[in-house]
Amino acid sequence: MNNVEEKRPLNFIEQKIEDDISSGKRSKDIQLRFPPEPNGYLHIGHAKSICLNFGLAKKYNGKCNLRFDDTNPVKEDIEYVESIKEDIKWLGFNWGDTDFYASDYFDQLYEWAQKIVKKGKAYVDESSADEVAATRGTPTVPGKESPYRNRPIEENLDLLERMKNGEFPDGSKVLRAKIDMASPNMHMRDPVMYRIKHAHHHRTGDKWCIYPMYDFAHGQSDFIEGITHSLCTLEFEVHRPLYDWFLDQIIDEDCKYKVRPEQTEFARLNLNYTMMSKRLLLSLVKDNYVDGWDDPRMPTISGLRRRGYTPESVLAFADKVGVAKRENVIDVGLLEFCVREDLNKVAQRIMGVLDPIKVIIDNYPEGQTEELEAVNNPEDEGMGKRRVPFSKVLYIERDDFMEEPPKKFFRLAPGREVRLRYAYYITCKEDGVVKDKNGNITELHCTYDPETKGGQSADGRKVKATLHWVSEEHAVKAEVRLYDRLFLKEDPYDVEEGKDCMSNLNPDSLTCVTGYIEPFVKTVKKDTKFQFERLGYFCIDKSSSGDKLVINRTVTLRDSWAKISGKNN
RNA sequence: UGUCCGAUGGUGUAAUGGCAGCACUUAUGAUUUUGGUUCAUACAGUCAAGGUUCGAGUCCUUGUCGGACAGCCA
Repeated sequence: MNNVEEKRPLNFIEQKIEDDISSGKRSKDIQLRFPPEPNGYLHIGHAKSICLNFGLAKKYNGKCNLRFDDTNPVKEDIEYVESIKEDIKWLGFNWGDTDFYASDYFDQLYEWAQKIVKKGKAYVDESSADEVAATRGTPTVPGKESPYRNRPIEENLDLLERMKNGEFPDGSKVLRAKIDMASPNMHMRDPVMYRIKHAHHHRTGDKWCIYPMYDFAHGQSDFIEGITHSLCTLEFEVHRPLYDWFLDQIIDEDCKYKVRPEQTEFARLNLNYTMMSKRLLLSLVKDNYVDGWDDPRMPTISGLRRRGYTPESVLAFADKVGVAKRENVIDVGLLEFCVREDLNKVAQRIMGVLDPIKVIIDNYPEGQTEELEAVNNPEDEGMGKRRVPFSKVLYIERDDFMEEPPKKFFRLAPGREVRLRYAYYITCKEDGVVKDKNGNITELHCTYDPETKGGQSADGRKVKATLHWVSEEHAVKAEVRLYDRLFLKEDPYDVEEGKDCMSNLNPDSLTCVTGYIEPFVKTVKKDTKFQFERLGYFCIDKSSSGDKLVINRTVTLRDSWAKISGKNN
C-alpha cells in the first residue's frame, strides 16, 4: 500500500480507505467511479475529481468506472459523452473496456421502484409541481402530507405502470418515496423518485417516458457496479441519508448485488477569477462570447488543452490542491505555477518577437547570412540544438530598447552594448535612433563586434543583458493570440450576488498580434510546446493550416522586470 | 427560529493527545548567454472562552463565523 516515492501525507479519503481495509470492513478490491452528467464539457473542477477517483484506484490497485449519469434526457447529448471520454483519456486515465451509463439500469431501477411501492414505501402523487413545492415546507417549517400519500398499494402499482406506459402527460404525476414530511432534512420529505418526461434520450431513445431522479438512480447505480467508495462533493452531504434509505429498501437476501456502497463527500475545487458553473460556461458558448467549449480562455479541460497546458501540469495541480471537506478558493497562480513548472522542463526554446523594432547592423555585410547554433532547452541537453539564421536586418522586442533608460533597465539603449542571444554583442549608436514624424521609433542603427560570435567576447568583457531577436528576412509571420491571465475582471467569489457574470468578462482577455518567429517553428510538430524566451510559453493553435500559423500563449513567464517597472502582463 | 458540514500564515494542505510542517504567494540575496530556471534566506498561522490532561491544533462544553439543504436538475 505504501509506495516509497509517495511523500505526500494521506488525505482523509485515503485514510478512510486504508482504515476500511485494515478493519476488514472492505476487501482490498476497491471500486470507484467518476459519474459526470453528459450535459456539458468537463472543466478543471472535474479534473480534480477525475484525478481523485482514478488516482485512488491506481494507488490501491482497484478500479474506477466511468459512468454517465444520464437520467435527464432534456439536458444531455452524445456530443458531451464523446468530449468527456476524450478529456479523461487526455489526462491519461482509462476506465477499462466498458463505459457505464445510468440509463443502462433503467429496467432494474423500475423494478426496484415497484418493490418499494409494494412495501408501501412509495406512492404516486398527482399534485402539481407547484403544489408539491408549496407543501414541502421550508428548512425550518415541516411539510404537509400529500392527499395521495395513503393510496392503496395496488392502485399505486397500477398508476406507476400506466405512467411508464405513457398514459399521462408530463408533470401530471410523480412517484414519491413515503418517508417523513416533517423531517428536518428536506431531502427526506417524500422525495420524487420518478417524473414523467416524454423526451428522447440519447441512448434509450423513446423507450422511456419516465425518468428516475438523481437520488433514486445514483446510489443504486453504485450498488449495481459494486462501487465501494462513492465520492461526491459537499452539497450532496444532505442527500446521504436518502442515499442510504433507498439502499435499505432494495437490499435483502435475494439481492444479486452484494457490495454496499458508501458515499463520502469532499470539497469541490474553486478557482478565483474563474467561473466554473456549467450553466454559465454553456451560455458563454451559446451566446458566442467565446470560440466554443475549447476556447483557450475557458476553464474546460479541452480549453486548457488547446491553450497548451499539459496533462502532467493538471495532474500536478490536482495533487497540490489536496482534498478536504472545507470550502476553498484556490489562487489561479497555483495552476500557473504547475503549468510553468512542467513546461519549463519540456518546452522547446524558440526566439520570437511579438512587438518588433527594426535593428540594422551597420557594419554587417549587406546580403550576408550565417547560421548560428542555439540550444533547444538549457535544462535538457537531450533536446538538442538548432541553427538560427542571422543577417544585417533584425527585429528585437520593442520593450528591449529604451532611449532614456531608468537606473535598473539593463537592456539596449543608445551607446550601450548588449548580447544578441547565440549571436553577437551589438552596440546601439548614440545617434542610431530613427523615428517617424509622430516620434515613434522605427529603426535602431547598431554595430556588432565580429569577435563575439556565439555570444562570448574574447576579452572577457561582460554585458548586462541578452536579447532575443529574429532575422527580418528569414522570420516566419504568425498570428499570436495573447491570452490575459484573467478571463474575468473580478473574482466571482468576491462579486456581490446577482451580478451579471457576462458583464464581468475581462475586455483584454484576448489580444491578437503579428509575431515574427525564427524559421525553426515551421519544422516543429503541431503539438510542440515552446517558449519564446522572456515572453512566455506558447503552442500552435488547431486553427493553423497551410501557411497560416496561429499561436496561443499558454502562460507568461514570471517577469521580475514587470514588478520593478510596475508594468503588468 | 431547523438539520447537516466546516474553521491551522495572504492561499491551499499536514500534524492520528507529545518540537505547528510542506507547497503556492510575497520580499531579499547568489548563480545565469532568458529580468526565465536553479539555489539560499526571510516574513507569516491553530476562530473565541472555559474545561479534561504532566501535556490540547487535536478530546469535552458553550459561543462566534462560514457553507449546504425549500428542482418533477445533477
